[in-house]
Amino acid sequence: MKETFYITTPIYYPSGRFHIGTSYTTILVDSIKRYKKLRGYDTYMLTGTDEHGQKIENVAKANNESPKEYVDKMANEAKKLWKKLDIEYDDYIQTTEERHEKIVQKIFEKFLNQGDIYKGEYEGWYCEPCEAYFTQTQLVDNKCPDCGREVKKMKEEAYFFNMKKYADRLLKYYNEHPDFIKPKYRKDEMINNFIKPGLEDLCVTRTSFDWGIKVLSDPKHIIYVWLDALTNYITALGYMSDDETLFKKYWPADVHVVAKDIARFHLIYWPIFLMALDLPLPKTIYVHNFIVMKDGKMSKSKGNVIYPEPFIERYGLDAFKYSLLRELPYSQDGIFTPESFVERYNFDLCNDLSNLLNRTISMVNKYFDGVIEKYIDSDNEFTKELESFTLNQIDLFENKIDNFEIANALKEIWAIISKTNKYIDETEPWVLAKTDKKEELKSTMYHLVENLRKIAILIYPFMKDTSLKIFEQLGIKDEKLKTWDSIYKYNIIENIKVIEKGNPIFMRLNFDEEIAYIKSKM
RNA sequence: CGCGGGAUGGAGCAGCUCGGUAGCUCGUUGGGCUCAUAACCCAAAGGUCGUAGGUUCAAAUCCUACUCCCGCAACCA
Repeated sequence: MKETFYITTPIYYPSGRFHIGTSYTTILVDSIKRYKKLRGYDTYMLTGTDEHGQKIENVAKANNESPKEYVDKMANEAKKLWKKLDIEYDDYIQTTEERHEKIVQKIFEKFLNQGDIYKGEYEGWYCEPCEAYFTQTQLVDNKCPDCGREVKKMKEEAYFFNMKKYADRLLKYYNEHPDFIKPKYRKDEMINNFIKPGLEDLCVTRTSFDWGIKVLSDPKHIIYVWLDALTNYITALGYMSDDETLFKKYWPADVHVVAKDIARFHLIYWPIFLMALDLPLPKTIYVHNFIVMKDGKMSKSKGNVIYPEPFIERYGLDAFKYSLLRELPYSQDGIFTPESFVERYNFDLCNDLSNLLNRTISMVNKYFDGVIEKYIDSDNEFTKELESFTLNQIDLFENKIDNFEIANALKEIWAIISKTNKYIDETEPWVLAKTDKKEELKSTMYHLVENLRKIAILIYPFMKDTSLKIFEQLGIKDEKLKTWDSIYKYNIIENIKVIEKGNPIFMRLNFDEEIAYIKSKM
């Protein structure tokens, strides 16, 4: 039986239009999933929307819709966007679906019965017009951060989850499972900020609004955000339902990917909930950072929010995906600017990748009527070095991606592309042609085609269309030449004929024109 | 003493775990090549690696103090 690989995005909160940040997370997850699938895993990817809460209730009201109408509409928007981004998710969960709500209620009762949840009083700063509570630190000048009006200190009856009880177990788990949290420094952040000073119990219900899942045994309370939202990762698999097949097959998750703003909830509360349910914990939670603009965090007031659609429409999906995945470093925020996008497009995609394919196709046609016969043993030192360099890069790539360092993994691929471009200058095919060194020339052509084949396999999880175009132009039809296993071999191409005249897969952009265009869309 | 991250040639970053001639992409300058898209390849200029101390034969890398920037600071996706 195949090894399984279960990967999730967070469920997004649909209080507004989906921007580039959520797209990034989803593209990242989709890419990792495709990579694992290519490596032979039985993969399962979950995404969805977190649809309860005060904010949704308010936004729906402002739109003259019922909350359910509103969230269904937004879920559709998300699905449309994921389709545009060619996201291959296996399930989409909405927290307003019955399959989720029923189980959350059951889980709540279970926690209540086993004494993990107790009734207490919630106290906070309440803004009457917004009908929402805020903490002291959220307040701006002691006023409501949303509307700027006065807030009142209010108390209400509420249920709490006893986090303290699990703090030691969590800490122990962290220490015994070094791969549980990536990057590692997030773990220290959690320990120093929250666990060491003493975990506070988490308020898990509210009575101040209606849009949420009712507590079965006390229906004037609704279950508040995190207990509702986080459990989606297991309710979607049918946990506690009549059919637990998927749950048994895929849980525990191999990786939850989340952005840093919700790290705490995933790194502390979620593991504790799972401990309380006596379930195994996910193997890894990967916390990525933000895409920021040159002038700081994206925000509507700054007018620097970027949406994915204009990029996909004008430049194609693969270019957009490449630039996002490439731009965000492993443990830092990544700066995304129109300039950096166009530069990546021109340098990495046109000059390096597309041009390598183009010049290779052209030479194979010119020198051998487009035919590559078979591998020729060559003792050319440049050829030997190309082979060993490439195989080593593949190894580096695999290590990086297994550690979720996508940007670095892409860099390893591009190092192969550069090396292959350099190989052409080193072997000087035009000289070989003039001096009638046919065998040497054949060997060079073979290696160019072969390296492009490897490159096409490597980029397949991230840039499917581009990968397929490369195979097509190279005339590689045999599926066996497109598998990951075939990537380590250097002598398996036989008798292929490249396309006679290949169109460049990426064309250079005019820098100033495109910068102006992108800015007009922001 | 709240916590974490960052400070490296004009720009953006890697290197720091396990000290030993400072690396990558882009830009600039000069050259090469002609298979290709004013592309590709080579070379040069440009950095006392935030500041001040310390450890060491040797520090961007370890230790101490400090400065500046960014984010988080508990129920906020």
